[in-house]
Parts: sequence; structure tokens; C-alpha cells
Amino acid sequence: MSADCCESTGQSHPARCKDCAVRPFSVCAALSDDELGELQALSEPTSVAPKSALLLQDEPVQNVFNITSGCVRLSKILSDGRRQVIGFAIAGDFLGLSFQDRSNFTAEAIGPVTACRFRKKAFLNYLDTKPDLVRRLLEFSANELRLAQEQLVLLGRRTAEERVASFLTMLRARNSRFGHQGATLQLPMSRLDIADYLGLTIETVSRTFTKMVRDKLIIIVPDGIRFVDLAHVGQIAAE
Amino acid sequence: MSADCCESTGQSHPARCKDCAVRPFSVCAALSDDELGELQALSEPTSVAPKSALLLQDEPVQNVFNITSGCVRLSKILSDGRRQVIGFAIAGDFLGLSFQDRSNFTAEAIGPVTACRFRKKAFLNYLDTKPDLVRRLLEFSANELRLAQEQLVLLGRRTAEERVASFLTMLRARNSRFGHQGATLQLPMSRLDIADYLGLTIETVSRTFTKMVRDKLIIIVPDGIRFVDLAHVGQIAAE
DNA sequence: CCGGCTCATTGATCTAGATCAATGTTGCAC
DNA sequence: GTGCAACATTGATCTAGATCAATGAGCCGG
Repeated sequence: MSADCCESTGQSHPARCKDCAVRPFSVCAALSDDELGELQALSEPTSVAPKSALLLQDEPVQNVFNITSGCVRLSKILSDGRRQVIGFAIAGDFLGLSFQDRSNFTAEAIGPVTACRFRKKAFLNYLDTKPDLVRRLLEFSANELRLAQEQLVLLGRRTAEERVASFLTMLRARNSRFGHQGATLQLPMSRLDIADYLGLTIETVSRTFTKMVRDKLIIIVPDGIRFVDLAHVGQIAAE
Repeated sequence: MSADCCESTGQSHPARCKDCAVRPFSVCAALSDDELGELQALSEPTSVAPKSALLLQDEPVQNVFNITSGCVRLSKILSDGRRQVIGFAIAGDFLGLSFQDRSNFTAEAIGPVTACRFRKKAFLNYLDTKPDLVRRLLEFSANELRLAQEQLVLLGRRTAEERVASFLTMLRARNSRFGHQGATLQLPMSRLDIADYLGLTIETVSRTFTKMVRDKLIIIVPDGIRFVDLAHVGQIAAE
């Protein structure tokens, strides 16, 4: 299986949470087998079609999600249309727990996505009875905060080439939890998504990829890239 | 009392947590009076001198802090010296709970700062016995994440003038919890701090302030600014 | 196999903000 | 009061990346 941010796990909707391939990486790992049964009763396995939304910016949050496969784009839009992609959620990530009535961002499936869906209210009620789950969510939230803070440095202080190199390195690192460690990196998102994530334009992203190819750092393959000089890419990303 | 991000509350080190002016805005609000006594036993009231550090990037985290007065600058530095300020912590904010051994950023007092200090280990142990406190920390973390995500949009997609206007508006909004709602806004941080927070240079920040003065949006006063056309500043900040 | 999508690349030019360089301003040590 | 150190402003110039404008390259649907 190729290294991919967002491909199907092939086990998206197991009969029971107990058998879920994503469990060890997700918030569910905080629960015992018995508790998992309780959670399962609240969960609704869901398939999300490409381009459809799980959450809409400024709209009430009805559901929260545990992503089990695929890649979800999180973005914020200004009223004049400028867009900032604030992240990509993949299998194991948890979506929607902001303690605000309305969502601060839009979450859209890039390709096919599967997720465990919970009614927000029911999930919050269950949360009140499970301190370990709250603790696990706190760790997830702190980790997301750490990633966002790294992204602040990237957007505030890094060059276009550093941004692209960081992006590729970061995606590869996130895939490693699924054992995808090859030199090939699938990029399920478009150049526009990458540009809006990195605070650049689509042209600058394209030119930067081209330059990295010219410099023999990567080669471009259908729907992704292949690392040629991973160490050097990592070095550009580190600074 | 003037509107200030970071002035002393005048009640920085009350004899007991029960009497702490900051309590309703801090994580401590999750605890009953009795529990507050337990927490107090773990806490060490601390004065931090201007320019000294509470946390150091990449260094082990020994303590966590509940800020009671003053303004703390949170920043990340790249190995070639480029700096990004990722936030300012003020009274009521909680610092250091990242669940990582080493700090992801440096936290330094800008002016005099007071804080309740806890040994990280002791605090984590106490946390395990107090689900309500974990829940409160989760809400704090989710809120910080929301702020960081707003900052991603600012750094990725906004113009210099929009960044400065947002900054002023945001500072004013944060002060509101302390009842500081006047037209005057104290700016305890330097132009360099502001520039590094907004992903700009010191010159661009200075020029943008000057332009806003010329446009009769603000006037510059010692250690701060005064809003002349608050509505218009807010409008620039909103877009 | 063609026509018309959408997405990506490449080139020419422009510009917001960076950089380089003085010049002001403030405050404090003596 | 004077001198100097830190911070802030202002001006001149430069440049990384944006914008404007074609041109490719896949990819269905018929």
C-alpha cells in the first residue's frame, strides 16, 4: 500500500469499535472494551461524499466526528472570498469539539471519507461520565494547538520553499503512524488547497515544486510526489 | 484605571485563592472553595521580573503557571534567528500544559508579572483526581486553538493594515473581561514584539500606525494608542 | 477520438512589504 | 543638564511572491 495522507484503510466501518483499525490513534483509545460498547451505541458510522461538508463555518454544530478514513480539509473564509486552509484531518483525528455553538471553520471531504458521527449533545453528556475520555481529548487539543503554533511560524516567517518543504515533511510524518514510510507521498489535495494552507498562491506552489524537481529533491508523480533527496528536503523544512 | 493588556490587578497575591481577583477567568473557577484550598497548597505565588523567562523553548517543563497579572510574550525562534511571537498571555491565562516533556516555545515576562506556579508533576497528579479541572483545561485549550486558527488566517491572508487593526481590536476585546473598555489601549509590548506577532517588520508596523493616525483612526499616546474611530478600525479588522 | 471540462504549469509584469540607511525621541545614569 | 542606549519613525530602494495571461495535460462523457 502506498504512502497516502488519505486513502481508505480498507477497514473503515468494522462491525464493532473493538475491531476498528483507527482506534489506537483516536480518542477512543482512552476507553476500555466495555466502555467502547457504550460509545458505539452513540456512534453512527457515516460515509461522506467527496466535496461535501461535515461542518460549516458559522453554522450550528450538530455533530462531532471521529475520522476513520479519507482526508478532510478545514478552512476559514473571509467575507471577500480570501481563504485560509487551517489544516487537514485524517484517520484518527477528532472534529468539532470547540465548546462553541457555531463552527469556526468549514470541514469538507476531499475524497471519499468515512467517520464515526456522534450527536454533539449526546457526546457531551457521555463525556461528563468519562474523565479519561476528557483527558484524552485534552491531549488531542493540546497537540492540535502545538501544530497550529508551528503553522504560525511557517506563515509568519518562512519562505515559499521552506513552506513547501515543511508541508511535504509534515505530511510524511503524519502518515508514519499508518506505516506509510516510503519515498512516495500521495497528495490528495489540489494545488489550490496547498496554496491556501501555506499562505501562497497556486502559481508560487507550482513554481516551487518545479524548482524542487530541478534541484533533484523530489519528482512529481500522478497525485503525489516522490522524495529523491529526503534529507535535503528535511533540511530546508527545518530552516 | 486605564485599559491595559497587562497592568497589575493590585490584587496579585491575595492571601488565599478564594480572594483571587483572577479566579473567575482562570482555570481555578472549575473548583469549589474546598478544592481551592487543596490547589492552594500546591501553588507557589511567584513574581517574575521583566524580561525573565517562565518557559524556555526546547527545555524541560518543570512548572506550569496561572498568570495573575502582567503580560507574558510567547515566542518561537528558528535556528537562524527569525522569531515568531505566537501569543501574549495575560491574567487568567494558563501556561505550560502541553503534555510534552519540553516546551514548544519561550514564555517571557514583558513587564513585571505575577503568577501562581505549580510543579508540573504535582499539578498533573492533582489533575487526575479532579475531572472538572480537566474539563476546564480542555475548554481553555479549545479556546486557545480557536485563537491560533484566527491568527493563521491573519498571517496567511491579511494585509499589513488589517493585521494591525485586528491586533488592536483583539487586545481591546481581551481587556474587556477586566472592565477596561475605554478608548485608550495600553500596549506593553514593543514594536518589535508586535511585528513578530503579526509576521511583519518593525518598519511596516510603524508605518501602518502612522497611516492610521493620518487617516484619523487612532492617535498614538505614550505606551499605547487611543481609538478615534473605533468602528472603522473594527471594520478594517473584520476585513 | 473528439470536445470541453478542470487543474497545473510557465512566462511577463507588478507591488506590498522587506531591506538598507538615517534621523528622531525618550529615559535614565552620572 | 549631558551623554548614551534603546526604541521608534521616516525615507529610498529592492525583491519575493502576487497578479495577469497564456499554454499544457488529464480526464471523462458522448
